[in-house]
Amino acid sequence: MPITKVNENELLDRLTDVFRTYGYEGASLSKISEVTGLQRASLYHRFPGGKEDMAKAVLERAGQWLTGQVLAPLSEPGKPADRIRHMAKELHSFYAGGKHCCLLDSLSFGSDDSDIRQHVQQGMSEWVDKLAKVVREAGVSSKNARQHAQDAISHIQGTLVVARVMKDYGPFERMLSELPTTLLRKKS
Amino acid sequence: MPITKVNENELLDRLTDVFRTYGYEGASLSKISEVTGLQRASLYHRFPGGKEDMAKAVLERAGQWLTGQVLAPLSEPGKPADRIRHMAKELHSFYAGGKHCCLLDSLSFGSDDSDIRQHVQQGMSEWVDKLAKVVREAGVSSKNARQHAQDAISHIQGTLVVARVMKDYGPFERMLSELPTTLLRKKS
DNA sequence: GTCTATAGCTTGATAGAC
DNA sequence: GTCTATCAAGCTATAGAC
Repeated sequence: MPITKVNENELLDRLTDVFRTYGYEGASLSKISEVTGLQRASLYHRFPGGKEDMAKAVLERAGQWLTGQVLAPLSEPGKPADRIRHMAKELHSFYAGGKHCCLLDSLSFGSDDSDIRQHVQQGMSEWVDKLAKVVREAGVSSKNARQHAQDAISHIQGTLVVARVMKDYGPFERMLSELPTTLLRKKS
Repeated sequence: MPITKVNENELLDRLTDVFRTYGYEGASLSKISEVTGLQRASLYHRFPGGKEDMAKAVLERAGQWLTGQVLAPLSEPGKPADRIRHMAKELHSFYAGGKHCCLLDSLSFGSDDSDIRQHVQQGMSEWVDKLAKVVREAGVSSKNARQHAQDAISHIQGTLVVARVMKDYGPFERMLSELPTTLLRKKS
């Protein structure tokens, strides 16, 4: 008999799935309970702050994943273009080829000053900063680097929206393959 | 004393606002009632199908707006680049400079086979088709035209996500100003 | 750590007066 | 066409046994 019915990682996997599919309001405790196989009270034992705690934990782990898996290749040795291609490959698996949508999108609706919204904003902000840093190191001017990073993240988000709505994963794939070019372009 | 407390247009304006801000699940009847100034029962008098009817009406009108105001300039006489610039101007006002997010995003969460989701998909599908048609007429190959249309709509959606999350409207503005170039590029 | 049971509120929707 | 009043079902959250 295991100490826990579902281990931490698997639990967070399933929570992530519910939140990104249904959004914060749409992710009811009934759905969460069903998907995780844990009863309401068990969920509250693990996340005393309730649904909000769950969403924050999910965001937290996604951020760590992004930093550790997706952005890590950007800091390794090698030609900038190669490193970005490596990142594109990691992004492809992170978003399951476009079939998984982004938590930064699904959790960014609702009241403007909610706690979750602030976490989402911080997450995207870090993403932009880290990406811009690498682009700058590849020789792009500071202002252009930040814009390229913003544009790349915009395009990632947009192709994921199109993928979700149209079930067409072409734009996402195309965007990834063009990332090295668009990110490292010298002139805007 | 007016026959109706709120006229059709204004009512749909406010409904649009609630749905795009909070998403479908987040747009509770309490919020809707508060924002529109109508009680639940009055809303059900106007929309017998309830919340789903409201969302469909909102989507319907947004689609008409897109066709009539945003895409119309694409069919007028003039150089293709000029027509696209005109469209960009209309898009700018349609999305309030990036401050309004897109219903196709906010209403595309939740169960995969919901009625609303199908309406959303149809809306985006029409948008892609109409945009691709004009790009094709401007001399871009059929396959490239469709890809450019998809990419443009992806980038619109993405910059709107970034705008919502970061409250940074730069990427949206930049994307609009680059639309003529990106849409009419001959090679992908 | 997980469960059953339940409190208390909010939800979407309806009935019927004016 | 709008309202007040109400319903059953859903929601988040908690208490307490094992």
